[in-house]
Amino acid sequence: MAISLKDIAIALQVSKTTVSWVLSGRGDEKKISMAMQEKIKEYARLHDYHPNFLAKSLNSGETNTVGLVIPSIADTFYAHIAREVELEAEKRGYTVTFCSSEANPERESKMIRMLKAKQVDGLIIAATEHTKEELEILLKESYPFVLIDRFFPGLQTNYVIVDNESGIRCLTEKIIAQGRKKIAYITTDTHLVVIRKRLDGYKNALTNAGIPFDPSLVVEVIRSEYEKDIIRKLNVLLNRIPDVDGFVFATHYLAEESLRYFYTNNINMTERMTLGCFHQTTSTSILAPQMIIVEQPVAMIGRQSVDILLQAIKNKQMPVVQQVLPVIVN
Amino acid sequence: MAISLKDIAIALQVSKTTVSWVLSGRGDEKKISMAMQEKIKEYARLHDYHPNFLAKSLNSGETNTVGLVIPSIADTFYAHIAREVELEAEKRGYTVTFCSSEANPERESKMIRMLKAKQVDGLIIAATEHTKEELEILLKESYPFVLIDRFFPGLQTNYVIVDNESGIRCLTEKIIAQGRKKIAYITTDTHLVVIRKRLDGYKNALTNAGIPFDPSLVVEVIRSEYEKDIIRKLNVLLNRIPDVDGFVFATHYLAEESLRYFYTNNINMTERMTLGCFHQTTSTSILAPQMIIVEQPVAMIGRQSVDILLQAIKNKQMPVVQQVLPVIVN
DNA sequence: GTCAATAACTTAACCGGTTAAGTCATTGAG
DNA sequence: CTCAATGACTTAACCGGTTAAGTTATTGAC
Repeated sequence: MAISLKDIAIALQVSKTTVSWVLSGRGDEKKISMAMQEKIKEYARLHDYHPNFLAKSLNSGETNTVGLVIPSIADTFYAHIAREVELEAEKRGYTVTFCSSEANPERESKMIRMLKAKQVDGLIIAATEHTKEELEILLKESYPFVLIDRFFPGLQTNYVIVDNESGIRCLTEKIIAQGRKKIAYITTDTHLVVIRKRLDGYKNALTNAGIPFDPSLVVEVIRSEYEKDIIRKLNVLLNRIPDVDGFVFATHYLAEESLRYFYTNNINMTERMTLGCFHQTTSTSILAPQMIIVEQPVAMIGRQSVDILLQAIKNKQMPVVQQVLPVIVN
Repeated sequence: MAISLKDIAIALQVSKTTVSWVLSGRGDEKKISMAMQEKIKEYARLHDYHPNFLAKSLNSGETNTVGLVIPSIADTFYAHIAREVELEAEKRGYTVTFCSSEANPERESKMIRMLKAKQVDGLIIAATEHTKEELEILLKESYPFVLIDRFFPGLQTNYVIVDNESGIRCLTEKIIAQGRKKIAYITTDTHLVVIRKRLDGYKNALTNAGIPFDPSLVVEVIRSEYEKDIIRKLNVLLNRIPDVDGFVFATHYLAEESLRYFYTNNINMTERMTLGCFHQTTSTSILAPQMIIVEQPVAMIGRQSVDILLQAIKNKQMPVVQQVLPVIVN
């Protein structure tokens, strides 16, 4: 159905080269006569010719595509990141191919390999916990990639993350400033460095304020069944320490489910306690507008990661860029 | 960096053909000696050979990629659809390339053209209002595609949509069954057929119940600035008709912003009125668990659209498949 | 001992573009 | 009038695979 360059060449009895030059806008440069140029362009227009990017990519070695690997596109945070990445990439003439790892390391490896086979020019990856090996391979091959949201301290890779420690620290300090003393910390059982950093922020804020750290105020929710587990553990927490007066949520989905719990059980969040969360969603903004939020610069993360990646693509020897973006707490 | 089939052939002093046969698993069929097969596979393993999909696609004419064009990946509904599409496509051996049209018809056309240039095997499109022409071109070219969520009555295309009329009708009937009489209908100014169908559902429910349709209960929010506009218009509505006792929201984002408005202005939603919404989000499920929901079979939409698309890809002469999936109201 | 069948490969063309290196007729400077 | 420069193309190779159509050497049936 679709017409090829060769078809035009045959139809007009000229060489493929001439057609290629004219249709790629190098007709004048290559001194093709105006008459010939017009003839070719006219034929192309009439028969609705569009170059085949596969063929182009095959010999340029560039697909103008970047791969984005995230835990799940269904998660608002990553969906927003994806959007920013797409917008920025598009501005720079790139397309994005998304893959959701569903937080499964094998799936993630598979997706990375497949994206490489499809010859994407580079990768932006929000890695799961156990992908170190795959990333090491990428490094060895000097395949351009940028980590976002998470990073691995042992690996010299490009990354764009946010300042997790200071985010949660400032947030906790604000809660303390409101006179709260028994501040619970709700987190997950993932062993990502960034999640540990958040806990550090919480502890540091307490230390700075001279409040002793109480491990029983820390709730570690099982990630894989967080909706159910958080209910159990919040029940336990509120029974054991009924006078909790603050909550710090390490992630937005923990905040959402906690708010659901509070709302369902008629626990007045506004007066009894101060809430704080890393990252805001529509739900938390509606249901707990007073909640203190660590705002992640989502647009910046998207833009910067694309920017760094494209630089790395242009210059394979580029020294690693490691960006820790500031967060706004309010 | 990456090794090619040709490199292996040269290194082992054999023809590209032999290597190709062995590495694509047709060594036995093509009677290549075991010794040779082992030698080639060993070399490939050692040098970490992975076939270049561009080259494969170029002569097979198949990229095993489908394009997904949606208004915005940042919208939870489409993000969830995207996820289901990706999962189903992956099961069938396909990858998905997403593009957000940002509800801009020119952008959408551009994305469709670009996906075609990248030789995706087919498209799944949640079209914006004014894309009819681009779709007509696809039809003319018999390029495989499936519309989702929206469709165009004038075009004989594949589509997978849900039963919008009956969804809103049942929902409205349930609200009426709770004794509500002054039921507001909140919608947007888009002229999509599916949105009109929802209004029909509302009207039909009223008619069936013998309640006269009151146009002043219908609020048409300006889509492009809905966050602000909905506040203005809800204010007007509640002033003019203070005894409104029901709300039907045509879309989830309208419900979310309305709930924000109600919550901010301390309007008791539970006793004063019954709420109903087309599609649920995390926010609405937390903040208004009692709200009656038209549940869209998101997973089914994703799966069916992929299924139909792959069929259409295999058989270009396939008669159009038009699916109206049932919704569950509860 | 001959000849067809078969095992084990190779050659070359193709997919749809790009590009370095020709070719040939025309122009114009000396 | 000659020869180099230039205009206007063409040839052929290449990107990295696949595949139809050979090509040998060996086997074995008669």
